[in-house]
Amino acid sequence: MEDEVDRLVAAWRRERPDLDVEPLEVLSRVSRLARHLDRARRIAFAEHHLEPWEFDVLTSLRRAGSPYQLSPGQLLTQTLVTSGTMTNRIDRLTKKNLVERLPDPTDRRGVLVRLTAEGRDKADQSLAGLLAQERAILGELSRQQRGELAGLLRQLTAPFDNVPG
Amino acid sequence: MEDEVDRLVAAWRRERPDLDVEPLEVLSRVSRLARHLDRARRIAFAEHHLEPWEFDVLTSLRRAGSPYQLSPGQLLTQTLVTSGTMTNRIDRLTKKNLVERLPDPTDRRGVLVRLTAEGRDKADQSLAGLLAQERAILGELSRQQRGELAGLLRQLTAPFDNVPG
DNA sequence: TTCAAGTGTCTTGACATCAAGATACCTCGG
DNA sequence: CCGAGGTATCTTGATGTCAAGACACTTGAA
Repeated sequence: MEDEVDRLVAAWRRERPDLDVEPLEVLSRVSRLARHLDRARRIAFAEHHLEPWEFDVLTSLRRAGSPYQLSPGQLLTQTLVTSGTMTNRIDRLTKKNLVERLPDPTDRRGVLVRLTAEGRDKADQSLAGLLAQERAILGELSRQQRGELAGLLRQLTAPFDNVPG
Repeated sequence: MEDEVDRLVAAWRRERPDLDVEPLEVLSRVSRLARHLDRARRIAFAEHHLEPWEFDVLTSLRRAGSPYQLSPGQLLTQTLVTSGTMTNRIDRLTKKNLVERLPDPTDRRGVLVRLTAEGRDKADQSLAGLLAQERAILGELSRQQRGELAGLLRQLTAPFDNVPG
């Protein structure tokens, strides 16, 4: 089955036969698929009155384990947003009583963000929904193919996740 | 090499051993890698005073081939943004003299967006830069692995690219 | 021919994000 | 103990995106 990237690559080979556009076969698909996933997540979460960005923060805290708290800095590395964005997210989640801010007892510069009981419930409910949706999307692939895909993707993400940048 | 998704999955298996979180091995990596790629592209394009969204529009028109014009609707399916966003993008690119708007001779509702000579140059220059960066990122993988990865990703993107949605 | 439904683009208003920089605090060598 | 450099978080201002709906035009069935 052809996809939009096949058409895109064919167009470049016609227009710029001097260039080797093979990298696009992988990375354009990654970018486009991520956008499709964002859309699908937004629609699915809307049933729970939850935005994707809320899900990202709440589940990061949820999987930290009891007492469900992380510093804003730790949340940054998990969600890949800037610090200003995270400050804003925490503000809004606090207003909705899904998280609360506590002073870090070991560092007076620091803050700890903790899930409320309500926030924990939202995280648990929405995770199940997300997994159901993702299973449907991955239905195209066999178990073995999913494993191969995960392994290949890990080789690309690991360098980003393991350097200062 | 371990990545952030390995840690994320391990955390869920500890916190929610009742759930099968295997789908995250693939799709969380796709989302996170896309965010890393966005960041890297933004930095790389900044040298050419170009924003990623500008690149997306200009190159869509460039690879359409002479006379380098598409309707806003066609640009939507290529860039996966909403129509309001595309109107705004075309406005800004027009102000910078990179594209121009023409009436569609066959449909009075319609518009054609055409690349200017300057826009075409920008597209050609920045594409070469993007490919160089992407080749560096993909350096982790052998030629065969890149082929496998592209094929597996195509199976996931094709359903999105070939339905009305 | 006519008009109801469909289509393509644009407008509006709310909002999330980012980059850059400010502020307060910590750390560690001397 | 001091101070310089590093770190954690927040503030600010600009900007890009989205959802929803308005508007003009096209299409096709009667």
